[in-house]
Amino acid sequence: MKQFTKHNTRNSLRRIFLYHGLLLRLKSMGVTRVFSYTLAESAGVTPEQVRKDFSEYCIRGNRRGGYLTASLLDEMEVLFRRDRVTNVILVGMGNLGQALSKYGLFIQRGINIVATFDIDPYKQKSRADNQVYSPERMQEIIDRFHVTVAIVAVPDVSAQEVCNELIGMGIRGIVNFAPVLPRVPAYVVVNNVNLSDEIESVIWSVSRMREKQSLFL
Amino acid sequence: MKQFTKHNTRNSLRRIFLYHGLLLRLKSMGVTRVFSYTLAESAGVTPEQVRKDFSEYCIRGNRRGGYLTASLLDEMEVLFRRDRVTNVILVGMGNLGQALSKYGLFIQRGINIVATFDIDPYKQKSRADNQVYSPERMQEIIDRFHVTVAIVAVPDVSAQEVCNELIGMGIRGIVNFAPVLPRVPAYVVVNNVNLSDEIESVIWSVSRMREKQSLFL
DNA sequence: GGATTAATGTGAAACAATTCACAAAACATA
DNA sequence: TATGTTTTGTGAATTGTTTCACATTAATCC
Ligand SMILES: NC(=O)c1ccc[n+]([C@@H]2O[C@H](COP(=O)([O-])OP(=O)(O)OC[C@H]3O[C@@H](n4cnc5c(N)ncnc54)[C@H](O)[C@@H]3O)[C@@H](O)[C@H]2O)c1
Ligand SMILES: NC(=O)c1ccc[n+]([C@@H]2O[C@H](COP(=O)([O-])OP(=O)(O)OC[C@H]3O[C@@H](n4cnc5c(N)ncnc54)[C@H](O)[C@@H]3O)[C@@H](O)[C@H]2O)c1
Repeated sequence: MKQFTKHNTRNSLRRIFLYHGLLLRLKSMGVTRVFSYTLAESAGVTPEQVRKDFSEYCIRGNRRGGYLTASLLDEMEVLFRRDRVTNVILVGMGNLGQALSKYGLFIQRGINIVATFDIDPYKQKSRADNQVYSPERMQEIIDRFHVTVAIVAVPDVSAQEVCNELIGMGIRGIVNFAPVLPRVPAYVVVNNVNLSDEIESVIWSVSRMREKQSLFL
Repeated sequence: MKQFTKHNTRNSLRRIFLYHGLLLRLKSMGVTRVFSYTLAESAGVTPEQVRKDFSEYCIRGNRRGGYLTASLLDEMEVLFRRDRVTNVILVGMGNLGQALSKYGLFIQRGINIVATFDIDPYKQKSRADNQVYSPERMQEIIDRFHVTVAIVAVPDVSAQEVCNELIGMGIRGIVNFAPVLPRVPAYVVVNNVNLSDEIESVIWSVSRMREKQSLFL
């Protein structure tokens, strides 16, 4: 088991995933060799940052030669268990849940949505591409596919309850799209994604920028 | 125009939006008064952090009395131009675009999607609830509704091109869902949301946690 | 092979964010 | 009005992150 030298930070982890995505694209474009400044450029950070991040996860290149795209990807994928696909489940097949479940490129990133759930019987209709289960079958499916990560796309009022149930059934990681922060035990990882906030913060930054600008007119 | 005392940080801005969302919920639950520790609890941060954040944006409460939910919300909404609704457009009506366009609660957060666009003529069919325009009409609609912010939900290969066009038409803020970082001039704000990364980082944190745990077994 | 060049890798320095600690204010109570 | 209590607001200390500066390494070119 590889040991990381230092306490790896939340930020550097985020960026590692960013680099990974960029590398996949670069590879598909036929780029065989990258340099810290290549990645830095596409990722919008400094070259030092890229190297420091790699360093933190014990990923190393060739001095002078940069990094070979393919072997860098290999190394990252082994390191991050991306060498095999991870089964996840998705709870809440409303607007957002359906969009996520139809997204074809998750599998390229090693994310396999093995089953989706909804309490609404109307949504549980089975079509060839898209079987939506009743939550009653959740435990069975979690066990069968060794699922440890779930995506939660239910309304805010149900989110805490759904998270509690999932954790009781063995889920240890949750990506939560409801605009509440679920309370969970310390051994469970939660990532809250709030799309309204993402949009609002841009709106606000733009209006701030305009104000500042108007001072110079 | 209110001046902020210090260089406000990216993180504190994020949290301010988080607090705002939480406050809306608290208010709707009939809570009239909150304390820094109330918010801290729901936001998963320390009370000092909440107060520091407020302090940074010149939001103040009553010593001993905490904050009145309603007036705190008022203050935040005025401060963040949330007192009026902002018109935004949405480009790319695929899986994700459709989910976003159907989301009914954006308007509660002052986000009004005034028009959606797609190059696919099949998606441009007009239904009562959901008119999808051809990109040809973008300039006209941006001008008519004074739109400065756009949501981009097109495939990665089109994202840069779409961003360029939008900026040329006067857009100054972009929420980008494509897994690429568009290159934009300094006067344009971009917020990149990468849903694959969000899921992957949870998968990885869970697998790391399990490894660490297994050392103790 | 030695000099030159172009990259990485990383400790040290600078900067940023968070937590601590406590003074200042507001309210309640007598 | 004095006293005690509660909670805010914030400078100072701490902790975390990024940038800088340069030693180190590998390839290339006389
Ligand atoms: N759609 C968006 O663009 C968007 C934007 C911002 C935030 N969100 C948030 O994401 C979440 C999902 O959004 P949406 O638009 O898909 O909502 P939605 O109402 O369309 O879908 C929610 C689904 O969850 C199901 N559900 C409710 N309780 C459940 C339970 N206990 N177990 C299983 N399924 C349950 C419902 O039947 C419904 O199908 C919400 O919390 C919403 O606030 C969505
Ligand atoms: N759906 C998801 O859950 C999900 C998850 C992660 C990332 N993403 C990313 O979000 C983006 C959208 O995802 P999606 O699943 O909705 O994709 P999609 O392919 O379903 O939809 C993309 C839409 O954009 C339209 N389009 C293409 N070029 C255009 C242009 N120049 N102008 C206007 N419209 C154009 C297409 O006609 C299509 O309707 C993609 O970049 C995708 O990688 C989506």
